[in-house]
Amino acid sequence: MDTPEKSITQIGTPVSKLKSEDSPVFNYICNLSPIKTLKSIPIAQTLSSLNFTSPPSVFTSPHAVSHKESRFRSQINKDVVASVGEEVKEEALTGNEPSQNVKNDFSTPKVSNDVRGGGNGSCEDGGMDLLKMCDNVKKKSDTPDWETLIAATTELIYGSPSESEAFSCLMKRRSNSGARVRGGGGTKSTLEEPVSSTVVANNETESFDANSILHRGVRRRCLDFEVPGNNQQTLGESSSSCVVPSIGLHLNAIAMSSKDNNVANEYSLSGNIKVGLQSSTSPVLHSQQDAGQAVEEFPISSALVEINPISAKKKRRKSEQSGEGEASCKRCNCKKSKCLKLYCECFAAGVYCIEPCSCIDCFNKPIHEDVVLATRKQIESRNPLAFAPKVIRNSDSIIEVGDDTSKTPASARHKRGCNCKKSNCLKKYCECYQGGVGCSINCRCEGCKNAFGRKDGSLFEQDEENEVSAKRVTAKTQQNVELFNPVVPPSTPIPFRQPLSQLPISSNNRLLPPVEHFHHGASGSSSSGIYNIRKQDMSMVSHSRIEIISEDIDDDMPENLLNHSPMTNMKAVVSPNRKRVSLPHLDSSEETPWRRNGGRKLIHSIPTFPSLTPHH
DNA sequence: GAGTTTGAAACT
DNA sequence: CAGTTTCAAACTC
Repeated sequence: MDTPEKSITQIGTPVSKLKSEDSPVFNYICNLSPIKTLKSIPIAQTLSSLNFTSPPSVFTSPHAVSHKESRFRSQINKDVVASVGEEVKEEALTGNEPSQNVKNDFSTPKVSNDVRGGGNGSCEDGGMDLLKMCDNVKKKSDTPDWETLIAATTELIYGSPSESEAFSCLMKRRSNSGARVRGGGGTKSTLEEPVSSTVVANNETESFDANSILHRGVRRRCLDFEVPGNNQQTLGESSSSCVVPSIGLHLNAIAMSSKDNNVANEYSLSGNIKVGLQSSTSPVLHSQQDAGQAVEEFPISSALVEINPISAKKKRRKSEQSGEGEASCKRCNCKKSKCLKLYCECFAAGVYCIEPCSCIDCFNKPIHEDVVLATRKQIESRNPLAFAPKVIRNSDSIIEVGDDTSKTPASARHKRGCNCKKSNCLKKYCECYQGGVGCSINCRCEGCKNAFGRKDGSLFEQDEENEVSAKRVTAKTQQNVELFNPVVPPSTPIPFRQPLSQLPISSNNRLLPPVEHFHHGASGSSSSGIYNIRKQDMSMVSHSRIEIISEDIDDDMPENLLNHSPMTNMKAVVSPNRKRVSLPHLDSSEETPWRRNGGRKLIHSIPTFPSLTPHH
């Protein structure tokens, strides 16, 4: 990433002050803006602290994804600034106040780190002011600079005037709704870094992150395209939101960001992006229906849930009972592991524990970043793949699970294979089953009857299926299946790095089920968390699975994402015609599920923390 | 909600 | 590597 310092410097540094103070524009702005100069300094500090403070290594995934994104942002920032900012820099940036405002403005659209940093408190005002200023400028002043600047910036980001306009509207809405902009949200920072405790603390407030917006803007197209219907989900409201998907960092980071806003959402699901904004922005925007749908389809990251801790808990419980929630959050319930072992779903997924968790003596928190990282390293030293997605696509899989992939319906397989003795691989005790993938030769299971594919390689043939279905696919089984969906990893996180274009768009729109599940982001560690899930071609579809590119994981996808909820898979599988992809949704969910399989929940999908060690 | 079951993770 | 223990999720009642 570009050194954040630079950006900070730009933002925070009074460098421009000298000039700006003299500038008429500056004066004008000062008059308009309620913001006091005093804030600037603190803000800068905040930013630096928030954004640049040592990124939690844990979350910072070694994966390129984060970097990519960050780079991307930086680039955007630079570009924007360069192209648009010249004048602004001189005029706007100069004054402390103005500079802040300007920064915010830029950042918002651009996604600058500054914005995020600004987040704490200052951002709010700054963001709001900025918008207002823009309006004022347009109305009151003749200087076309602002307008141009803004327009250029937004357009640059969104790619089209219409979008930029939408963006502007969105911003306004936010401001109107009183949404607060939180600094914590640095997109990148957020993602990469474990959310700072401070940031987390702010959960309760709806945060609005300029960055998130930006992200959305950037990804938006994909998202929209992918998940048209989901856009409106409300993050905060959807229990499922848990999905946190955090990645890139920690899923939590995502979550944080999500809280912050939307970042999480975006990452987790492309579809969520909008939702995130809205939700985060203001519930008002979302209809409950939408929210509900969203929830079902896309589990929101727990992080998101955090936004409204109380409700989140309630939702969670409900969801848990209903099965729906599961997907949303990983909330762990660790009592002895301190959430520093793979037993802990959150830890395994590379996310920090958040409020919804019921863990005791939890160390998997940003404040214990060092411990988390150290532990993570230790675990990885023991098993480099410990945090790698558990479910991988065979063909690509870095780790070759087995040859059988071709044999089984699903291209994806559990990296290590299960060792089930009593569950017949028909319950979620089985990681393969939980991950929605068939057992492979790597499995040492006994009496395998995995609905997704048996160890012996027998596909789910219709006959078999029938048999199985007759035996297993009982109502309970179905329930289980449904439960799978929940996955949600988490967090999402996942998505962070996914190239927008690459986001799995499920044709269905859902794609993201995995994303949802991502519970982040699966492991994304944060990593990255970006999982590239893509639907394979129809051939894949035939299997009704989605391939997860494990390779990608390194780059982008949070494994979690990859793991989709088996549920979807289940459905597909269950159907007599397995080969046929019943719904796009299913497809997406199908194999990939990046869902969190965590312990019992497959976390696989989510690449948890950024793996410290190279996956291969 | 408490207790049991299960299998992964951790330990030896 | 194998056996055992620990752990927390999944499941059952």
